[in-house]
Amino acid sequence: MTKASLYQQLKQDIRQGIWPAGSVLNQQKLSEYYQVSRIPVRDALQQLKAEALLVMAGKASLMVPPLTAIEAEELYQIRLQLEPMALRRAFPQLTFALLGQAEDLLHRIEQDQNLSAADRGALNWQFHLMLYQASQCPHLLRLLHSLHQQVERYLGFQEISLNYADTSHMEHWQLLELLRNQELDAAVALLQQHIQQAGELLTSHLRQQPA
Amino acid sequence: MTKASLYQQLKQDIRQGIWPAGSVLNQQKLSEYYQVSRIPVRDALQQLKAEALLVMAGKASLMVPPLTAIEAEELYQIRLQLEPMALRRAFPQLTFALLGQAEDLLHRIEQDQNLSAADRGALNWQFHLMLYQASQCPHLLRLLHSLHQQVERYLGFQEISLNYADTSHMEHWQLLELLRNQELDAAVALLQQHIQQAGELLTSHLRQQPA
DNA sequence: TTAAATTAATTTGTATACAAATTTCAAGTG
DNA sequence: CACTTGAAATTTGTATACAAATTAATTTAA
Repeated sequence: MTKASLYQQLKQDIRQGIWPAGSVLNQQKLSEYYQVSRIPVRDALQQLKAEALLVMAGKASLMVPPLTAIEAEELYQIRLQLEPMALRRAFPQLTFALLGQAEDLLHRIEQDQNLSAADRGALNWQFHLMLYQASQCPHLLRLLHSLHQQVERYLGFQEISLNYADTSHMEHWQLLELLRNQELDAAVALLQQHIQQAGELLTSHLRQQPA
Repeated sequence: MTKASLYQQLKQDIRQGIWPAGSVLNQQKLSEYYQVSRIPVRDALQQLKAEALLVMAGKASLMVPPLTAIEAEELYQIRLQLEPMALRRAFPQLTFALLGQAEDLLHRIEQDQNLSAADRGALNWQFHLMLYQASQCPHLLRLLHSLHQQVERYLGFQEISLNYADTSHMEHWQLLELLRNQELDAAVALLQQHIQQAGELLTSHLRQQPA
């Protein structure tokens, strides 16, 4: 367990619910669990705190943030502002090679039958990222990456992905088609609808079964 | 020099050019300079890295990011997307008390004659923040705070603030007036123009005298 | 019984020492 | 002279030990 991978591992374990929302993490517990000293644990915690994947609980202790409908809605609203911007700025630099790579990802999602909700979520994000990366906007990409990590914590609900997976996947194909035809405005409109729809599905689900 | 303040101090010292853009920071140098061991230095560096106030330079070393017109433009574009959203979401919760506090800040800017560019920048941001805070959007406010810290590094140029200070200040008063009159759309339009103008002034200056 | 205050327990923060990695620089090779 | 190669120097990463702070528990007083 090296330093960078401890950060990755801890992040993954938070996503996967090993350290559930609302739980308080302490350095000793984590250092025993991961079989390292507290120093690399501190480094990882510090980074996760700065990314808001952990929040202060009291004066000195860190907590896995609770999942709330209000915050989910906020995260999707922010995505709704930034992702269209990313797509617009990426568009002039989009190549057929890149669109082809994006298409490959969609094929992989279709072919791999038994994907976990997490795996499908990761591939979906890679698809979006493939398009946005052409924007060459380091800060925007960093923010979107961070937002996506936040959102990922909310996507453990099987019900949501089952309901939405097909619609979402189809929209990805449509998005690709519009971009191939250079119909940027239509692509952006579809993307906005895509994000809004996903956000509404999630928040309505959270309001029904809070956490 | 306690832990939290080391982070604050280091951040301030980066802003003020003690560790100039492009310079590589190493832990030992910093621990000697600030008279602490490397552990709290590491904590501060880790946090600053996560906020992109430091970036990797090579495999293991950290650098104060260079200032470029391209990145400045990107930062202002992101603000242009997010700040109107913050204002819109804040608007329903805005009170006369809050608007009054915002006004107090503008008065302070006028009255304090010999403010440094940095101080004026800080007060300007406090004014914006006063309005946005009513939005009650923790993630949005966190992102805006982070973006502002990025932008602050670019505002060391006296020429810019001297040119723009008056216009900017006047627009702040207009913004306040529009909000008092419940003219949200006009206020948002003014805010957008305000940000865009500031961004263009900065980037054009950077293109003339790169860094 | 509740609330405040004090003490004990736990937990975080920091320094030092050492291991592992990276970076630098000089020597060797084509 | 450019380009590898490899060792020396520097720098980062980690463990352990101890100090400082926070959190919890217990006592005391209203």
